[in-house]
Amino acid sequence: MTAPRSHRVGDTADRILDVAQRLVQQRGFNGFSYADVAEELGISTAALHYHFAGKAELGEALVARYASRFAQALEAIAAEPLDAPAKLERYAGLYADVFRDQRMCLCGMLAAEFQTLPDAMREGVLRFFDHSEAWLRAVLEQGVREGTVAFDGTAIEAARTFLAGLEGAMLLARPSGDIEWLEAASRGLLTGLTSVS
Amino acid sequence: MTAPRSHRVGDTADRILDVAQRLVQQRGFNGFSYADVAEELGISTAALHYHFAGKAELGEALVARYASRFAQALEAIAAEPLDAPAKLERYAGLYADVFRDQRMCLCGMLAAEFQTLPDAMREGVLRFFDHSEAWLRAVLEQGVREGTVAFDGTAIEAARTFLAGLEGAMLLARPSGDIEWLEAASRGLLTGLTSVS
DNA sequence: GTCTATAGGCAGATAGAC
DNA sequence: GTCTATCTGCCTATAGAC
Repeated sequence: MTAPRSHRVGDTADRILDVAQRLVQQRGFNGFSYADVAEELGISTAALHYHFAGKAELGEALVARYASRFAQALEAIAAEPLDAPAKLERYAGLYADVFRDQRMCLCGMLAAEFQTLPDAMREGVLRFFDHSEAWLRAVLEQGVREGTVAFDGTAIEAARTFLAGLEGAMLLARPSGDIEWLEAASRGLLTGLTSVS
Repeated sequence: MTAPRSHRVGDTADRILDVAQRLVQQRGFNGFSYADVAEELGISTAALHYHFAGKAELGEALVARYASRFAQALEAIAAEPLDAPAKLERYAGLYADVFRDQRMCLCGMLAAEFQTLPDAMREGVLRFFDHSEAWLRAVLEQGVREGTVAFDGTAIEAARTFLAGLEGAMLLARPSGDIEWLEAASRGLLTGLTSVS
């Protein structure tokens, strides 16, 4: 049901989002400009303003698209017949994929700049993390039922600890660029949730 | 041996660093300007340039002072007759103190913006995390000897997991401003290192 | 040490032609 | 949809007086 586009993969708005997303993930929302995006695409900044009224609207669209794609990936994992530890590993794998592209999680980056963001972007970032927490909590509760996962405190607290651990590992591993750094942290977080069995 | 200063606590350079540090911790290095600092202190931006040649030099000084103070705090904890879990709790308490001021760890914030930082700042940030890792590794090794701590993999990996978990928890808890969020994550990380006993 | 004044550049954004 | 041209404002930084 997607409209056919014989002449190019992705229209201009999509390509703007692609470039802007990479720049935000690598440099932050306050670390890139319309001129950066325009130059890379070989168009003018005025053309960008045609597709996105301002930087705030572009930012909103970035968060919305990122959250939507991430939610899709989580649904796909949830649908597979895996035990909880395997699902958590898959979840951590999503982060490793982003890291291999030498990027930070878009919303992790925006969390750092939270105080400087337009309201609509803030709300999108909060929704992203709420959704991730809810998904992880459900998986952890599955693990408790299966007997494959154990933790002190509530499932939502354990979900947040796991999520925070992954975001923090991306943050700290990126300067060194060492994927093994991130994967070791993923294993450590998982071990903390499973070694009690 | 500190020079006496009857007329004021902290000279101008110190007060510039105080304001700039808070702004970086709350808004990021790319999210504040010389004008912000000058206005808050009631001086001109030209006066700032007298004390710090440019924003890069100010940034360097910020990282150096922060790392020095943090190292002092770690030495104080190391000197106390505590078991490893208690030292880790104290370490986590340092992060809670920063968070209560509604700030991010300075170097955690700078890690997000790493790709946009001047070289000298990058090196300072890397040294900060290397030092933290080394300190945590030593505490974890103490814990293994005591039998109070256990983990899979190497001590340096466990140290990184713990550090990343705290930085990530600060990052994600700050939008909501909920200190309990951070403290729950601290407990969760500690439990992951001690529940195996 | 701090000021006023200002340079020079880049930011986000708009008008209007094509 | 994309362009050129331009606006306004903010940024870092400097010159030179006091």
